[in-house]
Amino acid sequence: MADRTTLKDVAREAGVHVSTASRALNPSTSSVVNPDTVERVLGAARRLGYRPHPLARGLRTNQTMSVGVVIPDVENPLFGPIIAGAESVLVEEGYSMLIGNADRGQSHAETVVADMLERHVDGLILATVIRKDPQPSLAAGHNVPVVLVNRTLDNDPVPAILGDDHAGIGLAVKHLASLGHRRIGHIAGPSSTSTGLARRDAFMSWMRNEGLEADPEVVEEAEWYQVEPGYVAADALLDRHPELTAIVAANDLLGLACYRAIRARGKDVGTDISVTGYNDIPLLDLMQPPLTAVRIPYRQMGAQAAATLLKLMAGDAEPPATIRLAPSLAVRGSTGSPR
Amino acid sequence: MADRTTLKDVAREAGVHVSTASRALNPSTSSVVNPDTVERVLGAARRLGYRPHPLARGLRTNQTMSVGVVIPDVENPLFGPIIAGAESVLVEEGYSMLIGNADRGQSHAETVVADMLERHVDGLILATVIRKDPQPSLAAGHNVPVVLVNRTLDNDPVPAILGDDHAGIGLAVKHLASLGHRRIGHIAGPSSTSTGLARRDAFMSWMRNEGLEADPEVVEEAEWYQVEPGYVAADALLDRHPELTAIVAANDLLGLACYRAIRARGKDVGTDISVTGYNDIPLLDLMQPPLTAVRIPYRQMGAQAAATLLKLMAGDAEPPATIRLAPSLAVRGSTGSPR
DNA sequence: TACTTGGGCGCAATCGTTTGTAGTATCGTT
DNA sequence: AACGATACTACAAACGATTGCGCCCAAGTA
Repeated sequence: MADRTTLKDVAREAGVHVSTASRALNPSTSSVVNPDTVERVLGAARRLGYRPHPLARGLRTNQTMSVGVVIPDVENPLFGPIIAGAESVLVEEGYSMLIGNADRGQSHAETVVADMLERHVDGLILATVIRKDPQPSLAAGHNVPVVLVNRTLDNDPVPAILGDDHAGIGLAVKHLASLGHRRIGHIAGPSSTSTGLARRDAFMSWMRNEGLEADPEVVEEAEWYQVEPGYVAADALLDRHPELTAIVAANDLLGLACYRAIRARGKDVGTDISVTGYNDIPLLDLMQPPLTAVRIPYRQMGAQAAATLLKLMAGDAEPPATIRLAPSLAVRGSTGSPR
Repeated sequence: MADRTTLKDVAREAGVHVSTASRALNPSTSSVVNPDTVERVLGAARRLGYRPHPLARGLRTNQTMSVGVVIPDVENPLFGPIIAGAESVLVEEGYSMLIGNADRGQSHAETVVADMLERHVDGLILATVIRKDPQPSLAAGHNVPVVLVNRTLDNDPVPAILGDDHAGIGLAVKHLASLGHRRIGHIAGPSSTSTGLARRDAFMSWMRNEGLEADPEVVEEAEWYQVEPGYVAADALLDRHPELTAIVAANDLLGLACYRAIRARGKDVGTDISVTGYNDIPLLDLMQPPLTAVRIPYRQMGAQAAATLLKLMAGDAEPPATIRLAPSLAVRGSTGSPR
């Protein structure tokens, strides 16, 4: 019921041809039609509550006014803010957001992207890429602009919005150093991810920068960004280096895993051994003790990605740049001066 | 580049008219065309990698093969699983998911819904309704089926997929009673939400059921489902009833808030006073002590909502039913026998 | 043989827009 | 008064599919 009012209705109401109505309604072509007529059409449109049919328009203009957002795992709290940030800017420009969940592995992610391309999304935001990934070129084949978020490719000229891992680790290391820590260890993320590598490198670099010993021995890699692998790594690290007074973890969960390893040795988190996390996921402030963590502006990251994508879709052929957003440090109870 | 192969191309390749090709490709009409021809067309389509243009199809059939999902706050970890669950079943049927974030208040939620209707979504999943809400009728005006999820209306015949609050609170109360607790309190959610009310009622009912005293005095309402209001409520409750040995909280954050109030009194969580949460959000197992919580199958909730919506969109005029999914209990360290 | 029946297919309209082109006033110019 | 230029506006063809209708031809019946 309540049959959609079409452009034809507006045209009839305004006493003009539908093509004239179309031009009058479109800001970029309304200059070619008589101002009085424009007024009349606009009035009619308003009176009838006219809304253009997105499908019809899309069919003609080859635009769907929608962008696809592909997420490796919707259930990861990290991606909520990214989605929210992107949505908030896309919605302003009249775009809708198709979200795809690629939680069934890498090949699944590719079919998700393929589906979206088939639906003629005008652009893509990918949070799923691994270091060598065919998806962006897949999209390029369809002339669909792509922006990467959170992770990036090894060396492809695809615009990406990332957290500044170097700066972030710097915040943690400098914070610990300023508290007086000199023996600091690192629980690294898996080296198959760009973040795992970058944070490890940053750690070494900042340690040297602070005049501290940067022995590769004080770094232990967790097999995955989860608590269990983190515990294994922390355990090994503390076995090898019982003299450590602080640990910089590449991820919040890895940081929390350190709690367990530290307590298993009868030591106290924050007083005997300080710990920092990375990402600042929710609820960290309710931990015992609350976990000091590097905070990434994920919401802003999503917004920035959307803004960049909008530019690309508008045809701005600016050189694809990688933007690194500045992190901050949420200081809490898990860090303190060494005994 | 790589110009999309259209139905016309397939028809030419197969040596038939485009209308015949269309019928051959469509399972529901392929019976009227010669099996040999169908085979030929299918072959041509496969060879050319034909994919129907969703916009063109939608324009003609008035279907977009997309459903809108409106969420009050994407950043709430609760909604990740709901989205994931819905997506997993929708994607099977070829539907895409448009997600809308209504984090700027109720009126914003309405414009989000309006936007989606304008885009001609084939159905809507709403997680945003308040007890009296105009959105469903708005959608009904456009003949768009709606399914509610997580929350429901006061008394409108709209299908809804909910957690079974009565059963959930029952799990918590029975668990505590079986541990030997007899003086149990309740931190209720705001009575402006359907869940706040339902859980409070369920608490009273189960207490009586267990033969325990169900004094309205042992219930304290938190102003909102957050830690701070929860702390205020827990504080008041423990002031009034220092004899309580257990607290059932209407929400995980309220449960965690109890930790603080309990410790502020020099007591110990899990031994002196047991606490249960509700929802089972991530990371609860890393708390000190880990929070025992009623677990809602949110992912299944999303999946169920999508399945119901699919039925409605298919025209199954089954009586709109409210489905309540059975919760379970994740028993952890925050509950134990009373001293 | 003529006539009906119906299976299989093509024709063309349609969905609601956008947009290239052609047409028609109106105006100023000579 | 006749002309071209200017400024609007209408016409119609797309976009890529679906679908009611009618045509054609082969098979079945009398």
